[in-house]
Amino acid sequence: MKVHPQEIEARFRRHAVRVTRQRAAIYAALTETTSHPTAEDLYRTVKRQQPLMSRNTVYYTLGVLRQAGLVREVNVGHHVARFDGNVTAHHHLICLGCSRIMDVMDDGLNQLALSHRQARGFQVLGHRVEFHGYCAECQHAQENVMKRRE
Amino acid sequence: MKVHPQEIEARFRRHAVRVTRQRAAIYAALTETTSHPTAEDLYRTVKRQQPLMSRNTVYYTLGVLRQAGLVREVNVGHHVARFDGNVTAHHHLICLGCSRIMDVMDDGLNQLALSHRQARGFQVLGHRVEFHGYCAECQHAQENVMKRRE
DNA sequence: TTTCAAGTCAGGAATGATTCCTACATAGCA
DNA sequence: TGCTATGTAGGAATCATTCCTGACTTGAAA
Ligand SMILES: [Mn+2]
Ligand SMILES: [Mn+2]
Ligand SMILES: [Zn+2]
Ligand SMILES: [Zn+2]
Repeated sequence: MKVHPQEIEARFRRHAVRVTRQRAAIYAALTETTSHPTAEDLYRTVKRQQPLMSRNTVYYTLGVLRQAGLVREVNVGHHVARFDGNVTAHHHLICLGCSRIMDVMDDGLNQLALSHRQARGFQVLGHRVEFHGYCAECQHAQENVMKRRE
Repeated sequence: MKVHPQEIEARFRRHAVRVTRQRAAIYAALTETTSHPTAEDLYRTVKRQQPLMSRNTVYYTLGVLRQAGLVREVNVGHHVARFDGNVTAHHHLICLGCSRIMDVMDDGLNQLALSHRQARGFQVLGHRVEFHGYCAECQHAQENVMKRRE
């Protein structure tokens, strides 16, 4: 969802994040998409407007924004990190075919909790639910493969 | 949980996995522990008995066993992959302090499902729940840090 | 408005988990 | 027992991420 420049600046100041052109661009790019991009994706996107942008700045900024609670990191497997500008409570559907990540908003999932016994002294601060499977497009692709084999 | 050599061999054959000394050792090490070790952990453990063991074999074998459904991969963050020899339905508590991974057995969690509407054409094959927080030991460590600061 | 220190940036080198490559060895089958 | 697909060892390569360093900004104070 598109966030206005002055709103970006306001959020940064509210979270004690210094305002710079680079950070605003990275955060804007991340909040404008629902695709949960990688650092590299963001680097390429932002580099169009700011050709001097370095990968380092993208990684560093994502780290700063994550610590400030303005950005979340979503992990698919152990490989490339994916980022999410939506920090409201939600979970994800992850496609095993194309690695697409889709949002799931569900209060029931947000409220999952463990019994005291199950937690065994563990102090639970949050949780994450991932559903794995195949998105509509990957299912169709799969069907086509099947048909070709017949 | 300790699995006998002939049982390991039986499982491998049942899953059409070729039986080799290396694979048996890797699988034995993984099923004997509840610590969700990394590939490197397993490499070091197994290398004691089989000094020629290579990292490549560990990674390759874990891949084979994973595809066969004998081993699961658990991800903490996007960094090092952790492995689990317990392939029955269960979920995890993950310590943000020491990266310890503890099992959570809970039928309720195993049966989570999405409504048709929420799934939006996505074919869900499975899901994973992670609880994040601090284990008992890391909580104590934290308290000690606090006390030292007083 | 000027000044300054803390914080940030760019670019490149370093790191480290994982994957790739290749020649040799072995499991499983006839 | 011999054949062949597959697995193994060891080392090189890859690639996302982190580290390093010196130059540049930002934000706040004088
Ligand atoms: Mn999301
Ligand atoms: Mn487990
Ligand atoms: Zn897909
Ligand atoms: Zn801990």
